[in-house]
Amino acid sequence: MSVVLPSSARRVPCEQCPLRTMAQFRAFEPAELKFVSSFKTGELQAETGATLLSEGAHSAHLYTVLSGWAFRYKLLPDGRRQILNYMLPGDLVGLQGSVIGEMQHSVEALSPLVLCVFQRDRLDTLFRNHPGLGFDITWLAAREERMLDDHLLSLGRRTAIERAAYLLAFLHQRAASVGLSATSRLHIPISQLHVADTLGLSIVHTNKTLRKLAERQYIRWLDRACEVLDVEGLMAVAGWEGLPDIKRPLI
Amino acid sequence: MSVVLPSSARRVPCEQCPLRTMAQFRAFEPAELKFVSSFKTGELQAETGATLLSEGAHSAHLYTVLSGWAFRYKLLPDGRRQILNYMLPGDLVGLQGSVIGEMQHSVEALSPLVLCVFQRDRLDTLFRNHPGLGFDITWLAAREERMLDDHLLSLGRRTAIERAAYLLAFLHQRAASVGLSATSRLHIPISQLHVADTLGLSIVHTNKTLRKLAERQYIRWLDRACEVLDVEGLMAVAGWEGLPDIKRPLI
DNA sequence: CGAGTTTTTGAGACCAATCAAGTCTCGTGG
DNA sequence: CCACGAGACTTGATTGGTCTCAAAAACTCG
Repeated sequence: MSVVLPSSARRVPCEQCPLRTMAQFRAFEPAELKFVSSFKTGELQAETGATLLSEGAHSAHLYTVLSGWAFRYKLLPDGRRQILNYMLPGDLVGLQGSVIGEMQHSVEALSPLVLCVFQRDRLDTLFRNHPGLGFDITWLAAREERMLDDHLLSLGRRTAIERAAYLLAFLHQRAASVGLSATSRLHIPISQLHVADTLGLSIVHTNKTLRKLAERQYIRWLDRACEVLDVEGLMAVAGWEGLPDIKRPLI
Repeated sequence: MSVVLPSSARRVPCEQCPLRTMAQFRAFEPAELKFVSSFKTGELQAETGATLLSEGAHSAHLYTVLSGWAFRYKLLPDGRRQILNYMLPGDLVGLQGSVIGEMQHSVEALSPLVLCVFQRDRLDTLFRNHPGLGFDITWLAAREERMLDDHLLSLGRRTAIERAAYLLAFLHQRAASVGLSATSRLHIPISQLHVADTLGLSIVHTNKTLRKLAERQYIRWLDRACEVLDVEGLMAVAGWEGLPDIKRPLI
């Protein structure tokens, strides 16, 4: 298993953050931006497959994804794995650990990853001096809760093909919302094993299910990646409305 | 479908809140307590089966459960229902709606319910003037996220009997932690249909699964209620460690 | 008492898991 | 340059867990 690289020198100043200019994100007060800039202590790079945070660890850090994909998961004692959600640029990583204490899930990089590193012990200063940012963190926690609600609905009440369609439409939409489709054709960097462990299905059945979606021309499966050809089609199969298009905060 | 009763006169002053004396909850600064007291505008009583909040509604309120049980759920377009989580005394209700805007799930009372009603539009004042309380709300959101993570693991990777054992152990522990077992024998006020819609199983298979747990003397099923006889046994079946025993905030 | 839930049980169908190979690609080392 | 092993994806056969259909029994409430 590959390891996280040591924290490298700071590269991107918050004032010139490439994410902050995107329409998707809420504008900041100058004072807030200045604080966030001081809140950030550096950047961390991780390669594909690196474990960023481990279940049970206490020394959790707080990060925001600057670029790349990651996912978080839990294991059962006998090794069965459940992927809980995915992280894309602009998403907070490690909030549960920072707020409550112990991490109860692990986080792994799905692609080369760059993270902004924050000083967890200054979180109280953030809440004290910048209530707007405190509210933003709550907002992001509520957003995560919503995504989990959707996943729960999917695992509990959707059939295999509906679940698969939902997941791929969901990931496609999230990626598109942070501009990942603008540059080139959007490829979701997951293997079928990731899909299986997200949907609660076996790898074999996942393969047969994805195959059906591919036959209908909704997706195309590449090696360790998925290309969505018809989001509308996927959403129709899943009976999913899509994510609400709301401006969101970026810490 | 029964309806929520009109907001009644205030009964319990926050300074004499029966929950606040429990060891489970974190102590408050006097100033915080005073603010919360002014933040609370009254109480709301709901009868069993009443819908407190509806998916899609914008005029969501913010509540804390004072006594009783509730649950939140989502529906698929064709009516399939997934129960997402349960609410017990001390739990916030309607945070997603208050923070983000639109509710994307509904909330229904499982038993006669008393709620503290808060002024949603003073939430920003709370964050501005009482950063500790702002942090507490984030803490509670992170806690909910954790519970959802556990449920997701359950739906995705546990077998039917493991899921059932996990759910009942989980609910038993939560109820015990807010003192519901102290008075009398603890009865979880849910029907097998609720269990089915929580576990993502059919009602028929749920019945057969619960029957197995009852045969092993882990639970006893009463009419529309479950009595847990052996939590340890349930936890062993589920391979579940139990909830961490941490002091938590009470808004 | 009668109507409507809730719980129970059985039978058959179907969806998804497991078992078992087999192909491809890629990277490594002889 | 080729042999080899590890991952990732495919495919078919078989098994088994869960669903649906159907109906009845138990219980609640008005």
